[in-house]
Amino acid sequence: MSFSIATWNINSVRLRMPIVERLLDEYAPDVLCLQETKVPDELFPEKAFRKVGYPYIAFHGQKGYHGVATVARRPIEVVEKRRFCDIEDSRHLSVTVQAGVKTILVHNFYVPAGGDEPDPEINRKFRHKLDFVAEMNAIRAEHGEVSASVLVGDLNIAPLEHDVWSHKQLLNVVSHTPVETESFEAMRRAGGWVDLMRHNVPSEQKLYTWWSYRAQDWEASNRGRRLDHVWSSANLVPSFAGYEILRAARGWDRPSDHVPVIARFDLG
DNA sequence: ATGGTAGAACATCTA
Repeated sequence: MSFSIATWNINSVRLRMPIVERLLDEYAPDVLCLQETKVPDELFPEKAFRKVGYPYIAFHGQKGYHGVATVARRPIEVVEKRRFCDIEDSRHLSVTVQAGVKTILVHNFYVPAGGDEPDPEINRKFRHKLDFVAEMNAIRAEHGEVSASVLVGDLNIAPLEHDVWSHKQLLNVVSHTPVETESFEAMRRAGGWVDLMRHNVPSEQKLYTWWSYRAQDWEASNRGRRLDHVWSSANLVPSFAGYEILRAARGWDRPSDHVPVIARFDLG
């Protein structure tokens, strides 16, 4: 059987419902993980999701900022809403879903952006980001005969040279500084996670999932970064059937600055 | 080196 999962930072789920519905209608992922929902749980637009065939909904939101939600066409069970760095921010949600013979544990993350100044001594937001990534070392790619793990989300770090439009020009820009990219890759490997978007993609190929709102013409300047990620436990790699970065969604009406990434698996 | 946009919520914070 086929299983697909999408991740998308939508920068306000309520404002973005029209294009979220477009994604679900055109691509029909089994599971959609959203970040920056910017809505408290009691105001989450559950009805709109139910109406378009996504009645299974889990959220971890708060007023105004951050917030993650995972919606699905088939049942999901909430496992955890983990708190990081002893701060009440809503930045994590894990659920399980059945896919073929396997139970998949799906982590949905929204890692702190980290502010502008890449010095943890001066900028508490950057300190928070580094601490958050360090704490993510505890999130392991649990797997067994009939279980596997997936970790998706806006991780706000572009780890490789060609995950940004200019490696040299972004070395001192938050999201691509060596202290971030090195601890990020170390954390990923320590957890046993496979970076599926780079699996079978040459390291010199540019990959972006985010284009700033501040560009006059995002498409012409194309100064993108790969901030959104899809990771899995190693035992899912043989079932991995490819993925798509929906670049066109950056040009949809009232877009998010991030685009969806959809990964597919063929599971027995 | 600077400033540019977007959203929540209604002054600023966050990104």
